[in-house]
Amino acid sequence: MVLRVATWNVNSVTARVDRLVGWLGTAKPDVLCLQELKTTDELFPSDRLADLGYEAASWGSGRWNGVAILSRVGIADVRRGWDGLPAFDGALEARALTATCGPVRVTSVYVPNGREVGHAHYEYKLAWLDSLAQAVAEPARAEQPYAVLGDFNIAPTDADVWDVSLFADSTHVTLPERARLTALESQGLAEVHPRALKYDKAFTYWDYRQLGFQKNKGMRIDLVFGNPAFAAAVSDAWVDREERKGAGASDHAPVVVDLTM
DNA sequence: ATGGCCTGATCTTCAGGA
Repeated sequence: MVLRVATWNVNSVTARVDRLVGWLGTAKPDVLCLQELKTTDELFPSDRLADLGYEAASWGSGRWNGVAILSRVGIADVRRGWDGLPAFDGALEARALTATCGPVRVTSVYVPNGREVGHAHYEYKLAWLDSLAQAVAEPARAEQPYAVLGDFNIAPTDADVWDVSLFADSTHVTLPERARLTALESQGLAEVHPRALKYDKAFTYWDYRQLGFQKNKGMRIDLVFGNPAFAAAVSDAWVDREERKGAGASDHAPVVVDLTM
């Protein structure tokens, strides 16, 4: 069987619900991790997703953040965050949700942005990623296929931004951030590298401003890290840049991974 | 000319995004 797993930062599930429904109908993922819901669990559009055969678990908190997992192969053992999840300004944020969907276990993550190097939010981002590395230690070693996927707000290499010279001293490309991705690999996770469906870079984000998408001034910051059982099952992966086109698009495109198992 | 957008809430102005 082929199991299709995907991740997508929708930049408001409320504003994006029609596009989300349309994309589910054409891409037909079995499991979809969402980020930046920007709504509450009460207002999460569970009914419209149920009409399409998807069960959903969400952790929303209103205006900012929010993560969800959609599945049409069952959803169980849902967990919000993990022990030791850091808070920001004294509040735990809705940035990580884990669930078992059929044969796989997945964690949907929305890693803090960091705002500026040296900002308290940047230190929070690094601490948050340190706690993630601890949280994945056990599932990384498990027999069950496991992946952590979502918006990491980090470009793994200089080639993962359209022009690295514009990123001097800015977040998303710094050595401490990239070291946190290496730390995930040290725990036994391997990055799944998606194909680009156009051009040579598999960018996943393009700014709304300055015709970023049209000029392909993008970044690859939506990432997938799988344990050995997950990585061994990957038969294909790509960025669905078609979904970034047209009016009412999110500024991120979905990343799709096919598993043959 | 050194910008240009989008979202939801504090709601005609702002914070945050990356």
